[in-house]
Amino acid sequence: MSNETTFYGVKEIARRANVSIATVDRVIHNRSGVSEKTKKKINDIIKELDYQPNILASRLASRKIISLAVLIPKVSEETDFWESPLKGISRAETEIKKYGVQAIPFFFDLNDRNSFNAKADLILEGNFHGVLLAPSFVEEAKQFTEACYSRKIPFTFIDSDLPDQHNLCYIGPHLYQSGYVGAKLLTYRLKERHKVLVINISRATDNYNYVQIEEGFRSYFKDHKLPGDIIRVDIQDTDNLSVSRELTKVLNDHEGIQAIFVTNSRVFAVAKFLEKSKRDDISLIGYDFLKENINYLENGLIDFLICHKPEEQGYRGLMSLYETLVLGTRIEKVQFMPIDIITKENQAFYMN
Amino acid sequence: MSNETTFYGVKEIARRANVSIATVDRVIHNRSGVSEKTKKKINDIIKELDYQPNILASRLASRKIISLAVLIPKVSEETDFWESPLKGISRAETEIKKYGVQAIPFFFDLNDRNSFNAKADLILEGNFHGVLLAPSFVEEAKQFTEACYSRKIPFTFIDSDLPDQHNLCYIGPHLYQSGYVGAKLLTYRLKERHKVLVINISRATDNYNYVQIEEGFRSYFKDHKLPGDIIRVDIQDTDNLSVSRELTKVLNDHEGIQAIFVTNSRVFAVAKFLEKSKRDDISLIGYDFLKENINYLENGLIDFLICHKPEEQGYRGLMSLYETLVLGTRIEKVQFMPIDIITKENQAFYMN
DNA sequence: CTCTGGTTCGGGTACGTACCCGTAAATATA
DNA sequence: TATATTTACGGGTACGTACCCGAACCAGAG
Repeated sequence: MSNETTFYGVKEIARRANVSIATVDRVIHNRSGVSEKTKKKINDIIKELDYQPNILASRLASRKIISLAVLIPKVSEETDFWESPLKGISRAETEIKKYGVQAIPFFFDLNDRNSFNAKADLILEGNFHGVLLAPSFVEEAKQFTEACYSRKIPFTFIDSDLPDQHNLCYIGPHLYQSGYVGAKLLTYRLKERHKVLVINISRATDNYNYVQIEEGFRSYFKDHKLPGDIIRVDIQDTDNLSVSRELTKVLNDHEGIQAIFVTNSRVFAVAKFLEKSKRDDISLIGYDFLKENINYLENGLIDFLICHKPEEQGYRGLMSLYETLVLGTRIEKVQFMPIDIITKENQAFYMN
Repeated sequence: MSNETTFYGVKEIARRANVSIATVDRVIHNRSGVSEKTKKKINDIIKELDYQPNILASRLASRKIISLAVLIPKVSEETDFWESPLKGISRAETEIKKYGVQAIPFFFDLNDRNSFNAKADLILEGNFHGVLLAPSFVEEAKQFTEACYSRKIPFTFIDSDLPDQHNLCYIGPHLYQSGYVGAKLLTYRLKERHKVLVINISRATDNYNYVQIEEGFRSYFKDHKLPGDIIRVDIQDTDNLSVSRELTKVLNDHEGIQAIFVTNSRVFAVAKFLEKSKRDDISLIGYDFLKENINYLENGLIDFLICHKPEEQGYRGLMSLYETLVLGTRIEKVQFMPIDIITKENQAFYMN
């Protein structure tokens, strides 16, 4: 701490190179109008002095505003999960607004691929300096980010990753391992043979997220050679009635189910069903720190929630663009969020 | 997001008040030399415009360096827990160094109250603008912080709290609830009557932290009316041999112990003992994300670790002083850290 | 030779705030 | 009334960088 190094500025560079400040400035921002010779001379001095621009002065002098676009699902009745990332994004924005950065949100419908495309086109027209997006629709997102790449607009993924793209970074969970943790918790107190149920409640059953999670979940059983059955159910209609109907059926068909794992935040729907049908003998685990889920955690119907810090994802996502565009910092390309375990007892202190 | 509000500066205030910028400046920093009348006029305008000073310009123009003192235990052979807060503090420092803030660390010995006093005196002589400290010794810390208070030096507590002091804020765990969570995890798969062991490994057995944790731990059993025994052992000598001797004795005296709860980070010492004596039938829970603990988590001897984000504590602690002294932000007086649950499966992604 | 156009560069002002220095007015002191 | 002291305020410069505006210079065309 407090290593006393003197900071040199453009003035010193100009002095040493026998040129004006303006010329140094031109080199730093590689604008035109500088001969190769002086350019080299100045660059050498910059390296020698390990010049670090003063962001304060830089942002103060530059009156231009940096605009960042945010492309995420809208908060629907279906799930208010996306409230959290948005909150984090807002927090980041207020923090960097004073440096002349603004963020413009674009919301798409998770049940409508076209809405994604429409908003993406709007962003491309908008001449933004950077983009933060949730690549929920794989093909559409790839197309969009390729357009960004060719326009040299940096972009960051949150919530789920698209490997091998030209993204600045990915900030989100390691989904496979998250499912793995879910399996561990689910089986932690199951003694002999188990009989567990995996439920996917979503219109889009082919969603990349769920596939990854379930893979991790099943791997745990394989790795630990746990004997027993894993039953699997897809529920495409997300209303309470449909969920109730499907669950009744499944629990009738398969007797002796001891535990249920829900692959997303709609675990509260299952909790509601278990509450009504008075099945408090079944352990229940699901995702995300939503109010409804917390309620069922409180009254014991949900045993554990797993959460990946959605607010932090939004915050960091926007900051990653700020750090790149304004500060010029190097960013870690993959930043996995922790796989947080939430129980009735520690939920009051959770940081989303 | 992006609510377009025009920012007004001192210049505009000066214009409206029919005074010079210098006078406005005097009012803002309530320096002397302004008549009550103009002072009021300017203050009214400041309120009306909801004036927010431009930190960039402010820190740029002010060449004075703000010095913060950090008073925490030194990293000893006994425990390298304090590495993490220090890391967080360093991270915060590099982040705010560009705004002319520096942090000077002072380390005391957890086994020597006098070393705390000595360093505290050094800090008082040093004319610092703010102090971040871990009040490990209650009486000594009270005396020190009172001196800070009378000198109007703001100070923040981390790791443990001293209620009713004039501290800026406390950033750390809710110890009672943390013990409560420990009990939950410990008993989660114990079916019938339990027989559990609580171990406190530390020279200072009267430490405020441990007392609080144990209280929470025991409350869980009371609240859930769990039948069974809680055995308690104090181990004052922290070397492996002593730990081994004490544990052998206790496990002989009390047969059928199913689980052990260690109230601090020295749980690895217990794990080592269990490993040697091949007692993998006993569940083990303890504190903190230390390398040694993680190793035992990996090979299954430790079931859960509880952790309170020590690095984050250090980071936030220093930032709280920065936010107060530089930004003039209001700070939450009590900021509880989450009670994180770490297992073999999610440890790779934990954020300390 | 002059004229044009491009290249290369420096002077100077601005960003919003901090603070030194000087001065006019008000008040106290002789 | 003359002088000293205090009070209240304004002018102006500096912080480090961005960028506009023009100037000097050079090459080639006429």
